[in-house]
Amino acid sequence: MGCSCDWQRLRFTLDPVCARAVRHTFFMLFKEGRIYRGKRLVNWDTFLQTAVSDDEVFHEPVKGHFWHFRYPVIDPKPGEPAHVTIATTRPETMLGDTAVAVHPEPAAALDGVEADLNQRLAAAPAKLKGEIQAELDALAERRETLLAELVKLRDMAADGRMLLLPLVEREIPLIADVWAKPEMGTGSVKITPAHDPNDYEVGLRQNLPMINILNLDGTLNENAGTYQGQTVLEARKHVVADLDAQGLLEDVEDREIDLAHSDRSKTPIEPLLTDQWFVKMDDLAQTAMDAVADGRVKITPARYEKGYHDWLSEKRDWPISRQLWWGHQIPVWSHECWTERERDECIERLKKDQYVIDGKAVYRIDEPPRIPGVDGQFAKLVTPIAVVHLCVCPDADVVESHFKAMADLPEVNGDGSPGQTCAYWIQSEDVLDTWFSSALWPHSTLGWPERTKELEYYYPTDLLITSRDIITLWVARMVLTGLHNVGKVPFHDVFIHPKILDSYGEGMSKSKGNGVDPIDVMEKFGADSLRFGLAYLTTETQDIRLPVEFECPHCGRLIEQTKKNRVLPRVKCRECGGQFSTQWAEKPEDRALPRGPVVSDRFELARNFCNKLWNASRFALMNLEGFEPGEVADDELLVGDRWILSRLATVTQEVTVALGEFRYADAARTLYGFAWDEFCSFYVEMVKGRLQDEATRPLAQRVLAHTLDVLLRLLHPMIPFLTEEVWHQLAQVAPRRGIAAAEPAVESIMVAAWPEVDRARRDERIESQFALFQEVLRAVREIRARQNVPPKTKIEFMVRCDTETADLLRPMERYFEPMAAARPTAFGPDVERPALSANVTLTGMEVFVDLAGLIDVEAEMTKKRQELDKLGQFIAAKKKKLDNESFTSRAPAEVVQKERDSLAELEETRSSTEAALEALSKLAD
RNA sequence: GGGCGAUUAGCUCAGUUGGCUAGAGCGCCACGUUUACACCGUGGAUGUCGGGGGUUCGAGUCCCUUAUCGCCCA
Repeated sequence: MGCSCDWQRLRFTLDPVCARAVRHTFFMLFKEGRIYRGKRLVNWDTFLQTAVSDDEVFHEPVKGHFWHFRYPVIDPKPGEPAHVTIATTRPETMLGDTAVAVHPEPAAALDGVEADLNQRLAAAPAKLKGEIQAELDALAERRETLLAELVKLRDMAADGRMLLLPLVEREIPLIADVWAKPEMGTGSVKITPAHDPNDYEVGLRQNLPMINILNLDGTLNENAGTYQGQTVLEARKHVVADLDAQGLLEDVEDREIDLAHSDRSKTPIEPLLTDQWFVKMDDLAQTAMDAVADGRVKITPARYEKGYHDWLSEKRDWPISRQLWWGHQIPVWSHECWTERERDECIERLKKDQYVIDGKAVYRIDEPPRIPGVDGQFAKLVTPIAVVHLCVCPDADVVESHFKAMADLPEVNGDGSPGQTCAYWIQSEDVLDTWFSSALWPHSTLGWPERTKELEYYYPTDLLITSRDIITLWVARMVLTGLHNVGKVPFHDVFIHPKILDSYGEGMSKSKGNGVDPIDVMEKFGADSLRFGLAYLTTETQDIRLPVEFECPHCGRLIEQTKKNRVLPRVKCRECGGQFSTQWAEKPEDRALPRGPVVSDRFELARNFCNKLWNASRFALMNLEGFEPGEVADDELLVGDRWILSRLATVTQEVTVALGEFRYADAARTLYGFAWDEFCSFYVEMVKGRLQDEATRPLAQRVLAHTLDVLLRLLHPMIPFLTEEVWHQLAQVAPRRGIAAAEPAVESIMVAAWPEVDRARRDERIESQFALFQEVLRAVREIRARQNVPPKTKIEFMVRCDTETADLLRPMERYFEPMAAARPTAFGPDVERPALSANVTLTGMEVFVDLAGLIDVEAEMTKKRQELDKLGQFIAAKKKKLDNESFTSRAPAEVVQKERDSLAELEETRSSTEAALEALSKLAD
C-alpha cells in the first residue's frame, strides 16, 4: 500500500529485544508488588484442554432439562421445612456446591419485578401485551404460593441453618444473597462457586469455599468422591439416578438451554476455576487517565475519550495469564509448601540468598485461605499451605540458573537425616497475555530498558492510528506501561479510524467470510486506488459500509455478494455459467480457476481519479518539451494563471489543516475536486492554446510545471506510487522548476518538502472574476445542450451586464472558443437581445446565444416557464420571510440585508425571464 | 441493562460555529470519440434530511422522545 515503513528496524514481540523488555517489566512490577496470583473462572475447552477467550465462544440453544432436587435441612426447628428445593440444568455440579442462597428481601424483589413488568405492559404494543400479562399473572400466583416459604428460608439463613448436601454428605450453609431470584425457578439457588461465573461472585461476596470437581480433561476429580473419573455426562446421569433413589428428585422439566460452545472444538465449554496472574491496576490506571485528562495524550475523535476513562476508572485488575502453547512464558518459579516447616525453611533460605539481598530476585508468599467448615469432610481439598513465588532479574542469566540449580539440592531434615528434594522451583506453564508485550511496543521496539539512541530520538512518538475496539486493550496499556517504564507517554495523539462494514452493515470477520482481501483490491484497482479510496472513506463517523460484488472473470458481469456465496471457495456466474475462485480457495482444483475479484464503487472512484491524474500529468509532460526554468514576474501572469495559483494556495492551506486534524476524507475530497474540476477541467484546457504559441509557451510551461509539482506533493501521502513516477518523469523535463525562483527538485517525492502555503498568491478578486467566467461558460454550454446545437457548430453569444462585470469578463474572451466552441460578440449594459436567441439569466448578467435558424422556440419557452415557476416559489418564500416582523427585527442586520439583496436579484431575474418569454411568444406567433 | 455511533437522492457518503434555493461519486437519461483521459467530456432528472414533539425570527444542523440497524461493555 505504499506505507513508508522503517524496514531497517524490524521487530517482533517475541524476539530477544522485546522479550527482554517483557521480562524486565514483569520483574519490576513483581518487585513493586503489582503482580499477584488469584483465582478466576475461565472458559475451559475439555477437548483441546485449553482455556478459550470469550470471543472464541459461541452460544447455541440445546435441548436439556431443569431438574428440581431437595436438599435436607439439618435440625429444622418446628414449623420449618425439612427440605429446600433447588433447580439446576447441570446436576453434576451439585458435587461442588458450597451453599444454597435465597433472596434477602423476597417480597421487595417481587415488587420490583412487578413494577418493571407493569411499566413494560403500559408501553408494549398490543400484540405483546398478552405475553406480559401472563408473566404478571404467574408472578401473582408465585406471590401466593411461594413468598411465605421464601421469607421463612430467609429467616432460617439469618439464623445460620445448615443443609446436608446429598451424596457428598457435606454440610453447607443456607445463605441470603441477591443473586437468588424469587421470580425464577424455586426461588432458591444452589451455589457452585468453582463452576459458574455468577456463583463465583456469590462465593467471593459470602466468603464461600470454592471446590473444583473437574479434571482438565473433563472428567471428575477426587473432590467428586465416588463419581471420580466419570465424564460430566456420565456423572450427570448417575447423580440424577442416585438422588432419585433417595427420593430427593422432585421434578424434571424439559427446557432449552443456551449452552456455550468452543468455537474451535465445537464442544461444550466448562467454566473452570484456575489460578491466574494479575496486574494491580489502581495507580497504574490512574496515570493513564491523567495523561488523557491533562492533554498529554489527545484522542481523536474526542468522543472516544469517554470509553477510555470509563474503562480505566473501573481499575479492574488485568489478568495476564493465558493457557496457550506460544507466547512469553510467565517468568515466575513457584514452590509449593505442604508443611509449615517446609515453608519456613524455604523462606529462610531465600532470605539469606545473596541475589535476594541484592534485589536481583524477589519472592512472594501466597497463603491460600483455609476453607472453613469443610476440612476433614468428604471433599479433601488439595491445597498446599503456602506457595512461594520467585521472580528473578532478567539481566543476569546466572540468577536464573542459580535458582534452577536449587531444584536439585537435597533437603535436610531437622534431625540431620536426608529428606526429600524440596526447593523445587517450577515455572508457570502459562504464558503472558499478548497485550502484555504489545503494551510495551512503543518503547520495547526502541531497545528499552537500554537507553538507546533510538529511544532518545523517537520516544515519545507522535501519532498512533488504530481501531476503536482496541482503545482499552492496547492504547490504554501502552500509555500506562510507557509512563511506568520510561516516565513519558508513548505518543501525543491517538487517531481512531472508522471501521468498514459489509453491505448488511455487519463488521467483517473471518467466520462470516465477508472480508475484503486488500490484495484483491490492489490487483484489480492498484495499490494507489486502495490507499486513496481508504483515505476518501476515512471520515469522522465510526462505521462505513462497503458493499462489494464479485466480478466474473469470464464475462465481466457483476455478481452480488450474498451471505451464502461469500464463504465459498468457488462461485458460478449466473450469466455465463463460468466458475471462478475466491479468496477462500484452498484446494488445487479451486485455485486453478480464474480468480473472481471483489469490486466496489468506492475503489472505482479512486481508480478513475488516479487515471485522470495520470493522463493530466502525461499531457503536462508532453507539453513541457523545451522547458526552461525561469522566474515568473507577477505582471506576466494571465487571469487563468493567477486563478490556479490562488486556488493552489487555498487548497494547500485546506489540505494541510485537514491532515493536521486527521480529517483524511476532507483532504482527499478537497484534492479530488481541485485536481479534477479545476486543474484538469479548467487550467489544462485553458493552457492548451498558449502552449502552441512560441511566445506564450515558456510562461505557461513554468506555471504548469509548478502547479503539477505542488499538486503531486499534496497527493503523495494518498497516492504514493503514481506521484513518485510522475515526479521522476517531471525531473527529466524540468529538473529545476518553481515560479518564485527555479530550484532543483529533490530526487524522490518521498523526501520532498511539504508545500508551503503561498499566501501572497491568494486573490479573492481573481477567484470571483474566474467564477463569473465559469458561470457564463456554463450558461453557453447549457443553451447549446438545451437547443441541441451540435458540439462542432460554432455559436456566438453576448452578455448583458454592468461595465464592471464586462471588464472582468473581457480578458477571458479567448477561452470561450476552445472550451465551448463559442465566440462572445459583446459584453456590457448596451447589449440588445438578438431577435432569434436563447438566453440564460444569471445574477446581474444575461447571456444571449444568437441562434438564427437554429432555435427551437417551443423548447425554449418550456424552459422559461419552468424557470419562472421555480423563481415564483423562491420569491414567495423570501417575501414571506421578509414580511415576518420578528425576522426583520430579530435576525442580525446582515442576514436580513442578505435576504433583501437576494430577493431583489430573484425579482430582477424573474423580470428578465418574463421578458425573454414574451419575446419568444411573439416569435411563436 | 449501560455507553457510542448511524438513519440525507436508487446505492455509498459529505454537509464546520443554526442563515440551505441541501451537495459529491456511482447509477440513470440525452448528446458527443475535438490530437492527456470513454477509467472521458457536455448537459439533464432525482430528496417531507427515519417518525413525533420542543427551542428559535429561522433547524439537515441544538434539545427531548421514539423506531430501526451496528459496535463496545456488563
